[in-house]
Amino acid sequence: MDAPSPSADPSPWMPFESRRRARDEKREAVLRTAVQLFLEQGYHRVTLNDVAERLNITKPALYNYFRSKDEILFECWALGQESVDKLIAEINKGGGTALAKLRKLIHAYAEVMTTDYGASLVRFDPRDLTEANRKTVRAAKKRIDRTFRRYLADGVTDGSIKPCDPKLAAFAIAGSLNWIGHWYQRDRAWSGEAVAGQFAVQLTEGLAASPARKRSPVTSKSRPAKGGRK
Amino acid sequence: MDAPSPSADPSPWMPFESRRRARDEKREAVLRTAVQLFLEQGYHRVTLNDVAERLNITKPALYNYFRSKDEILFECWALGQESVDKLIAEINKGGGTALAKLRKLIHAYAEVMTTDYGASLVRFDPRDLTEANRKTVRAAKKRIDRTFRRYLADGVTDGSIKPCDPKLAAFAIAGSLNWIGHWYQRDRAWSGEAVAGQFAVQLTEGLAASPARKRSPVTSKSRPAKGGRK
Amino acid sequence: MDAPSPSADPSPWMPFESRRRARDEKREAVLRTAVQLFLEQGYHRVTLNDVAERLNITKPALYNYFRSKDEILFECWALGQESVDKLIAEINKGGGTALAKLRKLIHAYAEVMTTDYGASLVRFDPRDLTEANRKTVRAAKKRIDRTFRRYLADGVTDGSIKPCDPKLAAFAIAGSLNWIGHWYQRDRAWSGEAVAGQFAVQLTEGLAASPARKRSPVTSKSRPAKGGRK
Amino acid sequence: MDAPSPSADPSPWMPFESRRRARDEKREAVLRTAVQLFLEQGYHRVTLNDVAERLNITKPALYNYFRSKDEILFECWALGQESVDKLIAEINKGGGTALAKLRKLIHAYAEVMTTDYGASLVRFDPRDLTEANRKTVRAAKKRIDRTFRRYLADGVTDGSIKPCDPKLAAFAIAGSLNWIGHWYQRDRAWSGEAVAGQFAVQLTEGLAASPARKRSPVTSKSRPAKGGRK
DNA sequence: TATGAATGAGCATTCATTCAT
DNA sequence: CATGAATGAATGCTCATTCAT
Repeated sequence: MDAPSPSADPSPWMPFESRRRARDEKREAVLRTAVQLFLEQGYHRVTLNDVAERLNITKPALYNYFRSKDEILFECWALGQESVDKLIAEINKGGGTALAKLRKLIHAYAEVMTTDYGASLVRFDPRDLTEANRKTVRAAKKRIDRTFRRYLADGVTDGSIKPCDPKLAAFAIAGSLNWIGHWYQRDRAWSGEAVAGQFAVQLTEGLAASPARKRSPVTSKSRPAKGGRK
Repeated sequence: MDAPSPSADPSPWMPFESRRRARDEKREAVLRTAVQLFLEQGYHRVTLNDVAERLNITKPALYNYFRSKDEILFECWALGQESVDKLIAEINKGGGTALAKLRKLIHAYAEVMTTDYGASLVRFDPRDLTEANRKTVRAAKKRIDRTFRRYLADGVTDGSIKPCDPKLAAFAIAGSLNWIGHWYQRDRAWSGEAVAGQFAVQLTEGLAASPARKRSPVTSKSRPAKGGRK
Repeated sequence: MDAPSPSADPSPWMPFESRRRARDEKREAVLRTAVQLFLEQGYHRVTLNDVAERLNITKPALYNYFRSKDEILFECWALGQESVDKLIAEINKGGGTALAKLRKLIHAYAEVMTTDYGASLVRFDPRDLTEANRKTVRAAKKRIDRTFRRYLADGVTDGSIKPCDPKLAAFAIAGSLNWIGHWYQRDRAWSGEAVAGQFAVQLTEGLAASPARKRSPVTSKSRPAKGGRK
Repeated sequence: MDAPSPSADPSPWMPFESRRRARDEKREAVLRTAVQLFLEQGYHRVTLNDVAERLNITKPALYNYFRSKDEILFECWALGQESVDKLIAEINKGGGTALAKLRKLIHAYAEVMTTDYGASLVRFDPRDLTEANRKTVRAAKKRIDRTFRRYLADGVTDGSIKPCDPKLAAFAIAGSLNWIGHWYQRDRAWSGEAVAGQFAVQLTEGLAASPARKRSPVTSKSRPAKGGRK
């Protein structure tokens, strides 16, 4: 790793490939440390010295991997966003009613929110980014929002969801989920999976169009064996 | 309410204007300006100069009314909290089932969230405050949280609300509501009242114990042993 | 009531008290308070607010009596200097050998040093004054210094004092005396008079021209009229 | 010694000069500059900018070597104190009568007082330091004071010094010496060594117990019951 | 005479960023 | 690659002083 141990320092001229890998690993280590500190103390209260110190390197060394503090912030955010994008893509690929998809989305999104990178999606302030990156963030947020709204609208159309205002409903659901990123850090009474399961049920309970459906497909899906507290 | 338009919100220091207003009015004017700027740009990006400039005074003049920047922040927060405390007190005084109370709480709280001071309750970072004030904030947040949970637990007891984990349900509801403070600023498609009305319905839709339904599929899943108030 | 001894040093602005006192009395009260604070905390750490507060008035009110903070400082100094000037004049008017005069000077000067205004002569920094006042201070210091040197030189001439470098001897004596202004505040084991008596003896012990004289006529003469121990 | 002339005291940051000097040298250079400025103009009138400017660096660069302005002040003081501690240790190690030791102490101490760091011992105001450092200063001052008193008391015991109140005598001697720190800066008519020599003689002239004299007129006057240490 | 309010000037300190080594 | 050193820009806060009332 980045430890200065002499034995771990075989040759300054490692093969190109492994050097690149080492570099990426260090980049990740920086992000891991940074995201933790940013969440713990808040972006503005964390100095690059704090980050460097925790990594046993010096401040300017960080500039080998990132061009600026806000780029670090952005990359943290990007890692979280990546998870969300992947998860949306996956759900979109899959089948099921709009309600089923929504449940999956809620479940997966909630779980992301219990991770550091996930929390950074809602805990970081885009105004700390450059205009360019801020635009990227805005676009991504819009994407997520549209996904929620689409599922809701589709659900109303395909009859799996009771008529409602998709925009407001999306806000309500997203709000519940995003809020996880704020309270989960300090209150780890449940596993991320458990929270996700609960929210998937709870947030869609009021949405399901009752008359048409007897069985709830999600119930059987919510992996009770895995993260459940038994 | 506090319209963002500067012309609609004249500073008591408007040059060549009556400077005779009461001290408290000026204090309030500072807070009004500060809360707007803090929400617009974020506490750390707003300098006291920015605040002063918008009020047509100079930076040190602010120190006639507040002892420090973080005290301004705290007072903004306190005004929002005051609204919430009042609203909770009122609802507690009134009657009705726990579900009815919860609906009222959601409605009123949602509406507060659409105001500047209300939004500051969830948009400001308590870590920017002194330890003493931070403690006050923490206590207040706890108070709100407990109120939500109590209504939920009481509802389960009095039969107006379906069995659920009050803690998680409270998080879900509070999340939806708190999130309003984040998106409402930029998206004023609805009036605060309209949002409140919608949320009051939507967030309780899934909670109401429908007398028709005897078995609740969720019940078996909601860990009755863990977080339940018994 | 933050005043150390309100009854002993009553402010002429004591609320609900007669506010009709003469202007000069108030001026003096300001100086009395100021000199205490300046000595206690140091000129730069004392704000005019501190001074005003202790007098139960407001900061700008001070400007009715003084034009600036450094003028207050200067006036404090001036009061001390006045004492010294008077005392020198008196001694000069009197008779006796140079050694006798020197003893009188030491005695009187030492006693002044144990007072607040006296201490301000050596505890205040002339660089805090305006150039004009600083010049006055410099002149006065020179005057004092010359007096010491003259007595010493005269003593060498008239045979009452052993040959010595008057300049250095003056520095030595003045140093001992001035230093009183630094330690006496905190260490009031002796009365000012007692200190003065001791120093008058001690500082001249090594100076008296021993061979010519068996008994020291000054000893019995030392201040028969003034601060005598009776 | 440390001449004020800039050419005689080159900054390690002299532009286009060797910047290779060791960190400690730079630290010292800061202190050298700072102590001069502090003595010249007074601590409160010297800004860190002034210090930095004279060193051809910028203000924040100072923070590479010191954590705060008052730390610089303290380190200046500490260097002076170090000299004094060393000198006391040396004298304590040596032999001789108490009077001889006292003379050595006076001589050495006087010489220290003619240096910048020495003068800072008596010209700087401990109230400008943090509480922790202030405590250190107080302790050191006490140490010096006790040394003077001890030599005096021992001298009285071993017969080398005439009976006297050690506390007051110590004050008188220390006052003369400390005062050097105030006047020597501006009046360099003598070398430090010359001053020291003169003072060593002058200040002990009156103390030596002349074997010829049996009765000491002072004895009856010096209240042996009051301040005496035994 | 006294004051509340305001201000201008100043200062220590922080920190992201750069650069020579 | 890594670092020690340096910096520019910024910012919160203080305080003597002024002024309208």
